[in-house]
Amino acid sequence: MARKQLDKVYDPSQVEDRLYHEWEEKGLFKAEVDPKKTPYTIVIPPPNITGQLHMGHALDETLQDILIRFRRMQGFAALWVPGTDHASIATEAKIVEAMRKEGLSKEDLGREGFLERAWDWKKQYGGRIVEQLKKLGSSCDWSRERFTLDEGCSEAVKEVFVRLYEKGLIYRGERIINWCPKCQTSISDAEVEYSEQAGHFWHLRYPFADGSGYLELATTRPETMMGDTAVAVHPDDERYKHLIGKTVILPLMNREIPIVGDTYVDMKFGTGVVKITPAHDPNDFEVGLRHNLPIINVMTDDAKMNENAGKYAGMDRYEARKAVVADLEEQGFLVETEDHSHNVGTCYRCSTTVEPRVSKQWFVKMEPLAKPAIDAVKNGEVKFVPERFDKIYYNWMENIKDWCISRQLWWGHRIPAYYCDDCGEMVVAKEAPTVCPKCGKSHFHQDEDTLDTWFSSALWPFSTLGWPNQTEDLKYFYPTSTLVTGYDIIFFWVARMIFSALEHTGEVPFKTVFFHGLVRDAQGRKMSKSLGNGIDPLEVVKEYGADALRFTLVTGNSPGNDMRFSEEKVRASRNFANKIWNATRFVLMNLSDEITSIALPDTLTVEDKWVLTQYNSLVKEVTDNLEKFELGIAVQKLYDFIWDILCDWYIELTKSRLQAGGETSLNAQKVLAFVLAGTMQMLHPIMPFITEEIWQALPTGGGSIMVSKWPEYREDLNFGAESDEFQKVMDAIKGIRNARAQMNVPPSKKASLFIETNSPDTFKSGEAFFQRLASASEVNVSDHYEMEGAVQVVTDSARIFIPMGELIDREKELARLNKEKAACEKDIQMVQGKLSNEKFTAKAPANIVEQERQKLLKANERMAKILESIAALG
RNA sequence: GGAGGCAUAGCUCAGUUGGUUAGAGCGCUCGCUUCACAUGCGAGAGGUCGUAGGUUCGAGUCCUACUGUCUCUACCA
Repeated sequence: MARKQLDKVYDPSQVEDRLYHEWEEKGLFKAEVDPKKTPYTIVIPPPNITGQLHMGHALDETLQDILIRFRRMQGFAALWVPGTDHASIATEAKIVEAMRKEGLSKEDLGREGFLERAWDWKKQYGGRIVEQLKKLGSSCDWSRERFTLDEGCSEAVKEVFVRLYEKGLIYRGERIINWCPKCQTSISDAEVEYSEQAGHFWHLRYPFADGSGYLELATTRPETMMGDTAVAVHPDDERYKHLIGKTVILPLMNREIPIVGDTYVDMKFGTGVVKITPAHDPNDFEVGLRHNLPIINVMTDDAKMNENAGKYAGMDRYEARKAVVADLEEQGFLVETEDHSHNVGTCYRCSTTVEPRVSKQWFVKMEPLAKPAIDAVKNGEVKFVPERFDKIYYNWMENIKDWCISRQLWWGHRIPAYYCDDCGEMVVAKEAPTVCPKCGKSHFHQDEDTLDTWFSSALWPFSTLGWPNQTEDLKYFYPTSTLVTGYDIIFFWVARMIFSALEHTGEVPFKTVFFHGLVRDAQGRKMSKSLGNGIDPLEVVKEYGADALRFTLVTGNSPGNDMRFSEEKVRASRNFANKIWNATRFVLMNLSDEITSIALPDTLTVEDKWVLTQYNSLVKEVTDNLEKFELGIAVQKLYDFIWDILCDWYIELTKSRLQAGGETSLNAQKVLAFVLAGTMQMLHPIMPFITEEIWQALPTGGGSIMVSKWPEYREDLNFGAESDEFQKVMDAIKGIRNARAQMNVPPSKKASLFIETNSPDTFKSGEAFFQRLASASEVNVSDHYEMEGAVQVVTDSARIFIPMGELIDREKELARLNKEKAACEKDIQMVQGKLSNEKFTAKAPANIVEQERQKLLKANERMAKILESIAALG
């Protein structure tokens, strides 16, 4: 049979889509519940349906695919559950925006109409991101694809809500929450992003009601003063404590408000007096609760002043700020205006400044849930990689506040709470009740709010596997093995999955969380739409191939660290793919039809043993590294082995044997095929396409590399001593090349070699290598040569004479040898220094001391040869 | 205010439990169209591993302080 002819340059576009379809058709992504196997499960961090695949996804998916493919080849029942997130606030914002362009509002369509439109949107765009994932080579089990708003996930959400409510862990109440005036919904604390903004500090006078003077205080938000219901001072503050209980007149509003004493006030800051606006500041709200202060909301949903704001009603909050300041100044209440920069909370979706306000919302009581979730990480049931994220997690969980889960949105899981139209009684249940338990009537309306999108994401590891039903999948694949995600969503998502899983399934959701960093641009900036510095992974795939992109994303990457992405790096990866391709071409064009399977020959040459020893330790190390999530290190080792050891050395070494033909050639072919096939298997998780293409071109039996058996370390392939012996030949070749390069001798100019050595057999057997790799015309080996006027190359095990006649410049040669002598002297000094240190010989481990002794021995031998060579120069 | 990361070659970064003379890619210099590959081959230059101490026979690696830098987090009105 004729071997497949490969093109000179690897073209991923000819390969990738074809192979992906082939894998899909053969059902290779599909995981089966198999009691004979150990499950290995990853659930995808579901991308938003509105989303476009960006570099962050590409990194995330690549890492997951590497782990899944690796474990699949190791024989695990490897399941990667894919899916998407409905992303309530982000999606709704996009749809509303699209509608606005058509002159439509949500209210125009009504809830039903809006949802219809939203589902259309999902149909149109939800599939897009899935197609993009496929371009990367993601080996997800698409038959198990899920969506956070699908029937099963919705079932899980309702079940969880009702359970938590019945346990008293979900409650509804008037609390101060973060309100986004643009998205027109509450958002959780985690969804607020703080940014430093320049503002002002307005110093104001609030006069005492009895006319005996005034209190001076400062505020950054004068427009909220219409909602002031007190002024607070520290109860221990000598300046003010006698005033507690008196009242002041709220300027502009002419309302009498009390002076209260509260330890929240920092005596050292400002004047030590704080105006209290319980409806619009989280701290003031707390103070208000402690002192039973009235709560006066002065703003509307879209952050305009409301009727409680008197003459400012109808103004936008910033407009009102100006007007209030102007009035205060005019009426003499403004003492001074100071520049002040402060942290302003903004909405993580639309960056609008959020408005803290009091409103009736649903909350999850966090303390009882947080505790077991902290313990699970502390006792190692959930392991973070790298470990440092433990601290960040503890810090958040230990200071966690109740989670506001209701959103004033339509796109999402509607809260399963029903109110009796007649008596107002509330019933929380998975299905709408038919009869009111209080009044017996039967008309209900459901709560208008939906749930925070993260409420459903928190259930993702088990809701996707069928929970609350005890499905076969759930029993077999849960808890999942590894969660791969960016450290930026540790609070939003990772923490919430942990406490949700523990509460509802009694188990951790995953055993390990493998965190990666952000992908930044070449200058180290965050890739963002507004900067326009984002690189589209799909463009990269198109131009360089998915393998090159994947390789780029893992190479030199270490867990939890940000990385820079540049096209330059992709080009290097593409070159690597091409290198592999050409190594394969070389093997295939030399591979005889007689070889029909991958198997080592019965007799191995010394260079075979050398390469197999290297290969064998590569197997061990790469496996170890992958198991420890050291993907960057594993990739580096594969790269070095393939490029340096396999291509630059071993392939070159086989050339003379391949030309010799017969048994000699066949044996070399077998070793080449064996090493190449094994290396492709180990590289497959990282570069799935090219490795599959190569695998199928090799006599591997016709199956897919995806489901081939991962290489294992073999004691019988460890030829330590013989491998070391071959190293002597390599050292000599390098030394000769070095000397020739220094003299600018082109490879075309061949020269005789006279090798003086105590290992004559080793060097004699390397004759062909010296000819091919060190430009030797003939090779002579002996235990002694007397020769003048020759270039002399000294290695640990040999002294090589190269008679080059007129090319030799005695002075230069002398300088070169003296330089080597100096370097060798330095070595000897250093090693001797160590060995003469009694503390070292006494305390260092025996093998280290022995190592140093060997080093000294070699260096001394080497020195003797160098001295002889210098003497020979005359 | 609290916490954490990072600091290694001109640039971007690796460096696993402390153990040879600290590595790679890109860039640079010299030579090479050698029958897999110029997306290549051979050779080379380039580093007091941020600073100062400490632990250790031995520190890029562990500890302390400092400097620079980035990030997260927090209620300073």
